Amino acid sequence: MTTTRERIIKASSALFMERGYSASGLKQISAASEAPIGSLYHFFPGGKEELAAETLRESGAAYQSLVEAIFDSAPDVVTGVRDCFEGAAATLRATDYADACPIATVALEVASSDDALRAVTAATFASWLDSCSARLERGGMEPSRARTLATVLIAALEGGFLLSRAAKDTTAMDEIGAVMVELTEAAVREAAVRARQR
Amino acid sequence: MTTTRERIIKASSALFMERGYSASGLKQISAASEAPIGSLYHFFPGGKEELAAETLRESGAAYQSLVEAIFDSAPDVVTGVRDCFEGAAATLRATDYADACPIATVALEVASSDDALRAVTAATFASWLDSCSARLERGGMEPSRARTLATVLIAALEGGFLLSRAAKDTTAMDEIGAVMVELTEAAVREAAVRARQR
DNA sequence: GTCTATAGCTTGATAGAC
DNA sequence: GTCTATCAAGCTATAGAC
Repeated sequence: MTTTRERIIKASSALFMERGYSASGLKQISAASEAPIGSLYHFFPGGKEELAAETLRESGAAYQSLVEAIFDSAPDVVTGVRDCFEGAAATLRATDYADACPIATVALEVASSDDALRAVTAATFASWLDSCSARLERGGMEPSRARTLATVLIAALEGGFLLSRAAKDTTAMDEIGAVMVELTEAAVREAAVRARQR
Repeated sequence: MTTTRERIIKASSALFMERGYSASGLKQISAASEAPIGSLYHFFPGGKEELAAETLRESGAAYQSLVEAIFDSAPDVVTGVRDCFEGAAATLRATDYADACPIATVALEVASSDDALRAVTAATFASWLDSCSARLERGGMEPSRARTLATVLIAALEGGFLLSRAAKDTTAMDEIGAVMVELTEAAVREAAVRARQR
């Protein structure tokens, strides 16, 4: 059973992903979630900004869980990276390029104009970075190397979403994913050499 | 001497970069450019969408020229890549994280909701890709390899803008730039080996 | 070409019945 | 908690004087 609150978050997440923060009106969110405006203000007394903050937090965490599930069901980190990029490309194609990063559009919109929401996006990206970094370390990489590679992987995924959505074509995401797989392979090899020397 | 039209484009470019398309009202653009609303509709009879299309085209081309100038004044492609990422990070810090990619925010906003503007962003990214790819080929890379690396470099730069603006910290851009330099070095080495074998 | 006034609509937010 | 009616303010766009 889905609560009214859940429907509101889900609807605003979908709209934020598709058109961003400013273009998503509360009336549209109300209509899409089949919840009256009053309920919206009941659950989020702080209005649009509070709703957005909560949506960013929850959809960011949900996306992290999704990617972790894909990554963790792979036999090794290289396969995990490949599966994540291939999954992102497949999802783009399957949803007519609507289903991408749940927070990137809003993050760019608010970065210079709404510091409270900017901080929420920063915290979400930091959490993704920790999660990705920890998984690369499990693959044998040194912590600082894992962190740098994780930063590159997330940036590349975001850049891939941007280029592929603009082009309505996943060629960019496909090529970026292939290079990220190579990069991860090289880091794993390097880690193995280090381990042998120890 | 700057024309009214130029001032309008410049003002809307700055606002689009900072807050995106939907949050930038024509009144704000009018005020920032010190041009009355009437002039706005005189130069762009198609209204906000036409102004946005022209702004994306011109600011996208200007940014391409800027990056080309940095890249072309470097002694080799590896240094060129390094200079571009370091320049992007320095500009972010110098402008309090406002001056980043002139089209990315709008590109994400309109990707699923305004096909005319989406096509303009796609064409701009395609032009950047051609420009970057041609320069990597000059460094000796095979065309298909150059194209893939160019795609990764642009995506990484965009991802770096996103993460660094959200964090108000260029650590992400710095680390991403360093990895892109390594990646370019490897591609140059590979190209040199290929050339020797020929 | 420049500028002002305003129409017509949509927005975020609130009040109050139920 | 749910829902509707409504407000003030903002928006894009247009008309028309100069």
